[in-house]
Amino acid sequence: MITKQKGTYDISGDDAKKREYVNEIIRGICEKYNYNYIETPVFEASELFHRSVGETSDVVKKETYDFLDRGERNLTLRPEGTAGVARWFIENKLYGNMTEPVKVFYNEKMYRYERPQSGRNREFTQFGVEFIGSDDVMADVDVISLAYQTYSLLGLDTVIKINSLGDTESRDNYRKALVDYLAPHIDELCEDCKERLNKNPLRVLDCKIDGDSDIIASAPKTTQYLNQESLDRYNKLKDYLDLLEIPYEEDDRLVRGLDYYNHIVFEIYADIPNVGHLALGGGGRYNGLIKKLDGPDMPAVGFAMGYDRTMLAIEEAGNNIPIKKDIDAYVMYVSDSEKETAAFITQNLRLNGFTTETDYLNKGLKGEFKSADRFNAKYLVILNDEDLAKNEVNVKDNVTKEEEKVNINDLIDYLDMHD
RNA sequence: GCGGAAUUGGUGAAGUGAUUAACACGCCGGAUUGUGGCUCCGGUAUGCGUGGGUUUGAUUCCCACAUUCCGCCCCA
Repeated sequence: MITKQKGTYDISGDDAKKREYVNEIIRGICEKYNYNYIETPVFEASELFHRSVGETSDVVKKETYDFLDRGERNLTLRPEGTAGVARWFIENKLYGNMTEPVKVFYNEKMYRYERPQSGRNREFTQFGVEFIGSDDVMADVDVISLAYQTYSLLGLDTVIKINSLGDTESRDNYRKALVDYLAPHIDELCEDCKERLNKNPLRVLDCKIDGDSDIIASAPKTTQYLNQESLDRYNKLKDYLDLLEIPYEEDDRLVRGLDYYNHIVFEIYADIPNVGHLALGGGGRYNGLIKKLDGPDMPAVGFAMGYDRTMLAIEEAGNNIPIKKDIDAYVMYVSDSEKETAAFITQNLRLNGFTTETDYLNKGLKGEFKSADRFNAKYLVILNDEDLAKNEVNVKDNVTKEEEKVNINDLIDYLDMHD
């Protein structure tokens, strides 16, 4: 038997219906905020991700699906959505005649070669938005507001953690200060953190073991190293969030894994029973990225939501996603002549807006009743030759069990009236 | 990349080195020959993740692999 590949999954049945519902929420809110839907390719030149996400990040070093195609091209399945959008923006020279910022959203499959575990797979979905062409805090607010309202519409109570990494100068100064501070304490750190100090010092702040230690608590803060411009911008963001009544927590230890972020970064958390404090998404400003990819110096900000873990959160929080499980009508027949009429009536009901099923297995009446119940049919349309001779069918309300004979030509009107 | 646990039918599962692999749900058939849902009766794994090995004999023991779940790294 051929089994599915590690870290992939099929989505069907109720799960698929729930996703359709969530997709509609996403589509609806993006429409209100005026973000346009975009699809970019699943695979891109490997170099795109290496340059954007950062050569040193583990996402690129050991988590990408890289392969050579038959033309010997180095390709990579996208591990995140921003790089593809940036490439699209640059390749189509959208900066050439930009009278308005470019606002797009995607909701697509991403791929990372990771060991699957709770809320994490190799193939996963991210919903995200990118706002390109404004360096104003108004744009940051736009993105954070959309993110917050999306979770809110999904019935999740979230907290937004925000921080500022500052511009490149601030960020570099901070990184240096942190390493200088931690180096003398290296023996007091956990094994993992000793490693992190070399590879990715900012992540020491996130350590589960040392995170609460005095050493980390009194470590330098990102905000202490912001230059005036960066600080002003950060304060302005908080003013706007207050104004819009979007709850947030400042977290000066919040740093993000991908290299391209600067200034505002944020992550969105929810407290989920049985799971704990779960990060559902995050984002930030990435002013240098488009230039780094051979485009113009173009400011941008974005957000991405981990779709699968958001579904998990909705599930665990006990939120009910409405699923349409019932059908409007089930057409029942036995004889061949009834069957022909059944085919006709079934099509006719469908074309008039009724979700309709019928029997495809020649079950006989008893089995058809069972099927109708399985489908949760509201009405049973029961045919028999005797009534058909008079151009009539039996319509049985499957809740009240009341049954009436209805002329075939009046069937649609009859169901409309009772609907 | 590292570590731990698991894998029995459509589903939930019990179980054993050797006669027909419990039980329950579901499904199918019948009692009820074209108006069901209750009840009763009967049927429903030539098989115990896949491939090897040990053995007179393996679903049970051993090895490898696959997938799932949990944790680490990493990320979100």
